Order: sequence, then C-alpha cells, then structure tokens
Amino acid sequence: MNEFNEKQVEILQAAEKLFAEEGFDGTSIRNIAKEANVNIAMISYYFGSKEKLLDALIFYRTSGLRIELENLIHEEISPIEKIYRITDLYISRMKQNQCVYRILHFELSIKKRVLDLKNYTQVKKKNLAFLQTIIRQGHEQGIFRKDINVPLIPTTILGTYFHFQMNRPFYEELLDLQTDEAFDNYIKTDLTTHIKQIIKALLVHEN
Amino acid sequence: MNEFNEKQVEILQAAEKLFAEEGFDGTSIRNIAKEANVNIAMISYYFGSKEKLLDALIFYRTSGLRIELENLIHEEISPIEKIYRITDLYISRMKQNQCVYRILHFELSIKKRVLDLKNYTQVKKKNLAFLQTIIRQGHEQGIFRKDINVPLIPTTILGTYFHFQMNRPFYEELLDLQTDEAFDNYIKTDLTTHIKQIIKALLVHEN
DNA sequence: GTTTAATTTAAACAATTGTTTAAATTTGCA
DNA sequence: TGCAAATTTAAACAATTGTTTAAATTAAAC
Repeated sequence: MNEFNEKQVEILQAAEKLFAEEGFDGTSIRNIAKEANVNIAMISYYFGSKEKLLDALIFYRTSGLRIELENLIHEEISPIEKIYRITDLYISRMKQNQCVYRILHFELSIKKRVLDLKNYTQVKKKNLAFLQTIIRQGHEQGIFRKDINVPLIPTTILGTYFHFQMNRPFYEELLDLQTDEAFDNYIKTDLTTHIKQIIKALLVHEN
Repeated sequence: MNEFNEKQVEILQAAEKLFAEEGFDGTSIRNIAKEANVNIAMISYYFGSKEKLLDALIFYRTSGLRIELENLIHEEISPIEKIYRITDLYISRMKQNQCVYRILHFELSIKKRVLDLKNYTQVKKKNLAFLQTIIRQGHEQGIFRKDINVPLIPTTILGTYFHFQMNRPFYEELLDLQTDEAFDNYIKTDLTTHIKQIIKALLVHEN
C-alpha cells in the first residue's frame, strides 16, 4: 500500500484540491473523476470507496515529514537554532501541503468520520519526542527554562499558522495582502518572526 | 431580523449541534428537523433555505461578544491585567460557543460558501481596536515593548486554543485527559497559563 | 361564531449522491 | 498472433438530498 501509479496520483491530486476547496462532504466522486479526467468507477476500482480515498490521501501526503525530522536530529547547531529550524520546517511543510492539512484539520474534529490516522499520530509523537530531546540539551547547557510545557509548543506554532491561513480573507483586508505573493511574504517574514519570538520567550530564561 | 421565536431557537440549536458534529454539508435538513422535533418544511418556512439558516445561526451566536468587550473598556485595571482579562474572555466564549466557532472556522475557509460575516468581522475589528488602545496605554506607562504586532496577538490566542480543541483526541491520549472534566480543567489551568505567558512575553520588556 | 392569518403537515419534486455491474477496451506476456 | 489480466467505460442501482406544494390544523382578530 505504499506506492501509487500515475492514475492513482492524478485522482489523489484532484481529490486533494477539491476536498480542500469544498470539504469532504461537499465534494462528489463525480467531481473528482471530472477533475482527474477519469471515469467515476475508477475511484472505487483503485481505492475501494470515497472514505478510503481520503485515508490514502492523508497517508500519501503526511509520510514525508518524518524523514525531514530525522535529518534535523544529526545537525550540529545550538538547541535554540534547532528549534528555529523546526519552526521553519513546520511552516514550510504546512504551506506546501496546506490542502491536506486543511482537510485533516477539519475532518479530525468530525465525529462521524473515523480516519486512519496511525501514520499522522505517529509523526506527531516522534516530533514531540524530538523536541523533548532538544530541550533536554538546552537544560544541560543551562540556557533553557525548567518549567517548559513541551506539548503546547507545537500547539502554538501550528495553531497560530493555521488560524492565520483559515482567516485569510479577514487578514487579507486588514493587512492589505491582496495578492498571493504579499500574503506568502507576510507569512515568511512577520508571521514567522512572531512565532519564533514566542518560542524563544517560552524556552529561554528571561534575563 | 433580530429576535427569534421559540421554534426558531429550537431549530437553531439543533442545527448548531449537528453542523458542529457532522459539518454543514454532512448534515441534512431532515436530521435537523428530527433533532428539533419539527417538520422539514419548517426550516424553509422560517429561514428560507439551509444556507440562510447557517447565516442566522452565526448571527445568533456571535452578537453577544461585542457587549462583553464594551464592558471591559471601562474597568480600572492595569493594561496587562486587561489583556489577561481579554484572554480569559476569549477562552470562555470560545468554550461556551465552541460549536458555532468550529463551524465558522471551517466554513470560512470553504470557497464555495459565501457567508454573511459582516457582524463577525466587525466584532473582530472592534476587538483589535480595543487591543490597540490598551497597548497604547501600556506604551504611555513605559511597560510595553514598542515593536508589537497587534493583529497577530489574537491570532496566537485563538489559534492555540482552536488547535488544542481540534486535536482533542490526540491530546486526550497524550496528556491522559480522558474525561470532559479533565480536559476542561487542563484548558482552564495549563493551557490558559501557557497563553498568558506568551502574551506577556510579546508585550512586556524582557528585563 | 366566523373569518382571516399563521403555523404545521405529508407528499411529491427533480437532482444528486456513492457504489456496483457487466460489457468493452487496452495492455502485457507467451 | 493469441490469450489472459488489467484497465476503462456507460449504464443502472437504490438512497438521500434541498425545496416546494397544497391541504390541514391552530391561533388571533373581529
């Protein structure tokens, strides 16, 4: 269940686009088939059902993050630099895969949907363990605070980023970010600075 | 279009529950009618359509926040205390109306839905202006930093809170918060502390 | 008590939903 | 080339969707 052929990938990409734009329930398999230029029956043929297509999509898009994290572990930079790198990694990945994360964000909170999230949950847990390791390094070097609530750090990073993306129309008007370029640039500069400032304040001693 | 009669309120409450649980597209008007113990035709009769029912629900639930904010303006407490009070106000209101905010959060980001959000947007803008006033007070008293990105402060407060709520199943397991009571208590204590710590760090001088 | 308006009902509407079927076509392999 | 497997197709399936209709019931006004 690892690799997908060309046709399957086309279907996955079409589904990703439409699920993100219209929601899972708001998207029909006829729309997906049209977008991917395949017959409706191909979706059942390759994925079994619409729900299993969603599971496959989540697997397809969230499997990559783990590898990027592994690479970061072995780099020889200071703990605070590593944290900053994780922040950048988070933000760039969320941006790159914003469709599937938007879908995840919503479908996770829907009671009636039972998603296959083993992979996604595992990535999140590995990431927390990784964070814990870095923070311990910071403790040993005496530069990090002792009273750090580790699980809430990704909560704030992702939450701030998501909330900004989710309320895009509001911030577009408020901050005069009408073009895609201006909006993305604000994320890369102001929003990223804001988040890093928070992370530093939560981790490092005040004086 | 201000007041709703008993039957209308029953329909709104049923819709709120189901929209939050199953999503807007995942909920049928037959389910809403069943939940509210009314005939299906009553929804069109009172609200015109399913979409207009959603508009009415958002209006019904978001109109109250403005008044609570007005009250806070005239209290005689320090700027940082006011900010803390706003944080508490945000969190308690999000908790109290978590259904409609969950709906909003999702429907806002759906392209095909065109919601009537004038009221909601106005509340958010008033709130930002209010925040700006308080921060100016803090500047005059010399206790606040000069380089504060005001619009991103509510982003972080709401984003952190939302992300925690949205990923409830994950945090339930991770932090051993299986009961409603334990989960709510964690929000009231640890999560609120976490957010206030962030806000303080963003506003107040480091030394 | 009669009449008018507001509410509530069951039934029907056409359109769309996800999935399956069985036949047609293409592909890969001997 | 011939055969078997994989792919693709159009058609049909029953179920559900949001909305409307026109009749029935209730409430209010005179």
